[in-house]
Order: sequence, then C-alpha cells, then structure tokens
Amino acid sequence: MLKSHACGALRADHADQEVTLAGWVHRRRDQGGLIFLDLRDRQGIAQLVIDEEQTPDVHLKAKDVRNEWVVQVRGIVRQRPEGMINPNLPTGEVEVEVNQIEILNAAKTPPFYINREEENLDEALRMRYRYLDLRRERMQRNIILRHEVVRYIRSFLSARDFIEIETPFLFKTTPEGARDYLVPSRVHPGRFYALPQSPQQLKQLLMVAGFERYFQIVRCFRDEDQRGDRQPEFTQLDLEMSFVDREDVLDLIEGLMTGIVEDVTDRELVYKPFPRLSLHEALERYGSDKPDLRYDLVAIDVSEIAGRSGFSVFTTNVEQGKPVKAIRVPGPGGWSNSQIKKFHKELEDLTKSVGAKGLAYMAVPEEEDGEVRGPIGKFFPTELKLELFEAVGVQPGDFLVFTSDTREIVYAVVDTLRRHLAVELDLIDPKKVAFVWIINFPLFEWNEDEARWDPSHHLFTAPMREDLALLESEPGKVRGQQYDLACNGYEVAGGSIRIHQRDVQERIFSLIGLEVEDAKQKFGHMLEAFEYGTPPHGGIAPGLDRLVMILAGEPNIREVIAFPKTQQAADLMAGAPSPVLPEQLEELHIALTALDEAPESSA
RNA sequence: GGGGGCGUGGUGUAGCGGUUAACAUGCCACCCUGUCAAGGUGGAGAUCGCGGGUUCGAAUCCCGUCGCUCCCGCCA
Repeated sequence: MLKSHACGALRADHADQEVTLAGWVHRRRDQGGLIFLDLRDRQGIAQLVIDEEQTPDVHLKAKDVRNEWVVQVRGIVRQRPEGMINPNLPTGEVEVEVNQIEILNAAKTPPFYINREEENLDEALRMRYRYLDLRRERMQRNIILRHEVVRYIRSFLSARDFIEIETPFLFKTTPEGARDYLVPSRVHPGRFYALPQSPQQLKQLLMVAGFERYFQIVRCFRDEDQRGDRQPEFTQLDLEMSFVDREDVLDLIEGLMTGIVEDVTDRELVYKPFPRLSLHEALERYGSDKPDLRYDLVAIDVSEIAGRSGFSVFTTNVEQGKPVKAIRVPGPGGWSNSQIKKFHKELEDLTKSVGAKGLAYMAVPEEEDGEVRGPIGKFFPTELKLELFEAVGVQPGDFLVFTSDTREIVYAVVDTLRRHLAVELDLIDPKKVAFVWIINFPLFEWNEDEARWDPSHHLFTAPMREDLALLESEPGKVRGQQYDLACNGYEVAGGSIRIHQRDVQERIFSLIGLEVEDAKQKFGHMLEAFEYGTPPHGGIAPGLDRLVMILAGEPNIREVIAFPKTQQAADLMAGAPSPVLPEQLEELHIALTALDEAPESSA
C-alpha cells in the first residue's frame, strides 16, 4: 500500500505517529514559507503542513503542487496548536507535518470545481467529465449510499434464505410492454436477441425450478423516452418467492424498506406500518397512483353538493357523471384580492397545462360574518355553502379550489396541484420518507385503439380469487393480485402474485385476444414449464435507482448512477451510441436504410 | 412525436438594439510562517453554442439547427 492511513481517518489519538498518506490535493494555501495542503481521499480530508525552515526540500516540491495532483506524503501527525482546530473537519484536531513528499501524478486544471458545490453546473459538462464529477463529495456520498443500500439488501435477503441468481441479458423479445433494445445475432442471420425489460419470465422459471426464493440486483433495459426518474438502463432489485400470498411479499418488502431507511440512512419513516390504498382511493383522494403522503393535501369529492349549486359548469358536469373535487388550501384568507387573484391565476395556468379548462375557487373569510370571495360564491346559497364547508372541513381563512372535468383530467389536476402546493406552501420535510402500498388494481385496461382488453400489469398476474368468475363476463371488474409501492411521489416497486395454473393462463390469453398459436410462439417455454409442477408464486421488483435517489435527497436518478445517459440516451463521455464499421454490420447481416444525414464519425 | 426552459472567458452569472462585453471565482506570476472558501499586488483569458436573416448597427430581435434539461405522449 502506498499509504498507512486514510486521510479522513486521522484523529487526535494518532498524534505523534508517523503516517504515510496518499490522495488528491483538495486545496492549497501557500503562505510563502508555510504551505498548507488539504489532502483528500475517499474517507475525507487531512491538512498537511509544510514548513520551509524545517524541510526546505519538501517545501520546494510542494510549491509546484496544484489542485487535484496526486501526491504521497510521509509525516508526523500533530495535535494542532491551541486555537487552530478546525471544527468543520472531522480531522480538524490534527495535521500532518510533512517530511517527505512525492508527486505521483500531476493534473490538468479540471474543467469545473471538484472542491466546492456549483449550483447550476452544466450537466453536459459533468457528463463529459463524469470521472471528475464523481470525484466531488456529493457524488461520492451518493454512490457510497447506493453501495450501502445494496449491501443491506443482500444481507437482509440472504438471511431470509433468498438465493441470488443471475439471468441472461441476451434474451428474447416480447411485443408486450416497452420497446425492446435489440441485439443482432451474428450466427443466426436476421435474428435478434432482446435485452430484458426485466427478468420477469426467468424469475418465474426459477420458481418452477424449485429455488423458492430468488433475488437479483439486475440491470433492466427499456427503449423509451427518458425522464428524471427513467434511464434506458436501470437497476431493479428483482425478487420472487414460492408458496406465498400477497401478504408475505408485502411483509418482506416492508421489513426491507424499513430496515434500509432506519439502519442505512438518517431519514425518518412517516408511516409504520405502511398504509395501504386501493388504486381507486389513491386516485380519488390524491389523483395519483403514486401519491406523495408526506403531506396531507386531499381532494374531496363534492360532486353531490356542487350539483345542487347554481354554477352551470358543475351542474352540467355532474349530470354527465363527471366529478367535482375540492382541495382545501390552508391559510391565505387574509390576503388581498389581488394576491388571491395572482395565486389563483398561477394555479389555474398550471392545471390548464394538464388539460383543465379552468379552476374555480372560493376564499373563505377569516371572520364568522365575512363574505366568501371568488366568482362562484354567488352560485352557492348560504345553506349549501355551509354544507360544502362542512364536507371539506374548512377552517377560517382557507382557500378552496375546485376542479371538474372527466375523471382523468380531474385526477391529473389534483395530482399537479398537490405537488405544486406542497412546494409552494413548504409542506415537505426533506428528512421524511413516506411509503404507501397501492393495491387492488384492475387486471385489465380497455384499449380503445385496438378495441380489446390489455393486461394492466403483465400477462402473468393472477386475478383475485374471488373475481375469477367475472373473467369472461365482466373483465373490467376483475382485480389483479398486484401491488405497487409508492414513496414520496414516486413508484418504487411493483409486483404481483402470478398465475400458476395453465387453465387460468389460457383464459387470460384468450381474453386479451392472444391466439393459442401466438401465445405458444411468444411464451411457449413458459406455458410448457407451467405444466411440470409450478408452485404458487409471486414477487416484486423495487427500482434501486429511484429508491436511492429518494434516500439521497436527489432530484433525479442520474445523481445516483455512476455513468448515466442523457435524455437523448447518449453517453457524452464515451460518445455512445457511435457509428460502427461497415464490416461489423456486414458480419451481423445488417444493411442500414438511408439516413437523412450521415451520422458523424466518432471523433 | 409535441410543448417549455437554458446555452456569454475554464466555471457560475450580469448585460437583452448603440463606446473597449461587466462581476465573482478559477488559472498564471510575484509577495507573504498559522491558514483552512487564506490574504495582497499584477496579468492572461470570450469569434456571446452553430448557421442564416432583419437593421446604419445584433450577445441582445426573427428563423433554423445542435446540445443539456423539464413536461405531455410513451414507459406491461
């Protein structure tokens, strides 16, 4: 080893020991005859002192040293003199009197600061020099947190008899779900592998194989457009269990998530145990299938009351079966008319962006005898107003917003408003983590375009036993044994109990319009496997990137992935994707169709 | 596929139709023996993402394009 101690590990009890350190120069403070160097390694920072009078040769070398140079030093750890202790540094009680220095590697001046946080650093620049970006404290912290989470998962599951098993990346395309990344086969001209969107089929086959409890921390690939919480390749904790029902899976994951939050982070769980909402409840109250329950803004259905008002938008909508929902915003009753108008305008513009035509409001007075402000107040007689306020749980000075439209738009409006208001009204405690289970999903969704039922989760999700009889008669009413885990407004896991009986599977296939021959073509290996003694089984797949993002308090998953891709799915550091040689294409039996413009050759 | 935001010395910003493009920081040199975002003095460093247009005059206005990003669609 080129060092005896980690820079960040030095403490007062190392005083007077001789140590050898190696790392990067974090910062230098040259005072002429006395040079201070902050030496950084993964564990932290130690202050080096170089004194011209004591060690002229070291001083001479140290004069040339710049930030990010890699150096090795030998010296004596000293308790810092009185009044020179740096309480902001874990190593701040000591410093190292250097008596030998070796420059292991000089460094160019980095294109951005390694030794400080820059607020709006251009992401393209960070990506191009990702190895430097990753040197920064924030990124080191995130990546190390990610490791701690993964380590916790492995030990938690191993202790509960789970076996980690790898599954292939070169697998088979399935037309369902997301767009596949395809890999051409050289030895099978004209055929392609697909990178798995998840190891769904394989993990079920591992249950058929009798492993009973499987997990894998595995990369998944989906060729869809990116978002802050979506990358073309992302990591799941994939797991599957045999001889379990839903409760077993939920219990396990609840224990795992609780353990991660409490043992690995300094964050606080809002709910223990995790609350459970049906999908319907989640949508009706929060407008989202992944509601953020760190704050309790709730949409209240006031359709019945609003339908009796004189406001024609409401009455017409209610007649057509469209809901009217109200959200109570605590507080701004004391505002001036212009403040209220501005506040309302902002919210209304926001909701228009998700398809709303308008946003009605009432400002509730602070005094008992005050007047309700807002244009729709006059359409509600006093009696009805009181009924409304009762239903919504109004407090004096509240601001009520009302949205009414198709159910889908109302949900979108409620979701958008909740997210916006939470930030606006500062309702979010960044230390808090709020998990919530979403259950009772419909098994199928009606596909308007294709005029058929589509599986809302995937083909192998088992129906609720008590709904089995409805499968042919009322498919829309059949609920699946499916569950999602939401956290702080993100979906962090999804899973289900699977079908393990061939006849049920075939009924599903026929319902979604999959011919037996088709099904055999696409899933023959699965159907065949299921005939050889399949245990009842189910599983779940938490998204590791999103989970770590939330725990790290980061706004997107790129901050917790060492080498992420841009929104255009590019790697700016390596320059991927890149053109390939004609010979490579030829070997793969691939001819390119004419492109509008020839792709630039990789520089 | 569609809509929005951003792009000015290495970095982060200001300038938003009119002198020599400003500030902070970084970088370079010199001074400095108790600093820790060290300090002081001096200096170098920008075809204002790229292309076209409008104008007497464009970093500034318009069109296109590229890159990053947010959102809708998409993501079983």
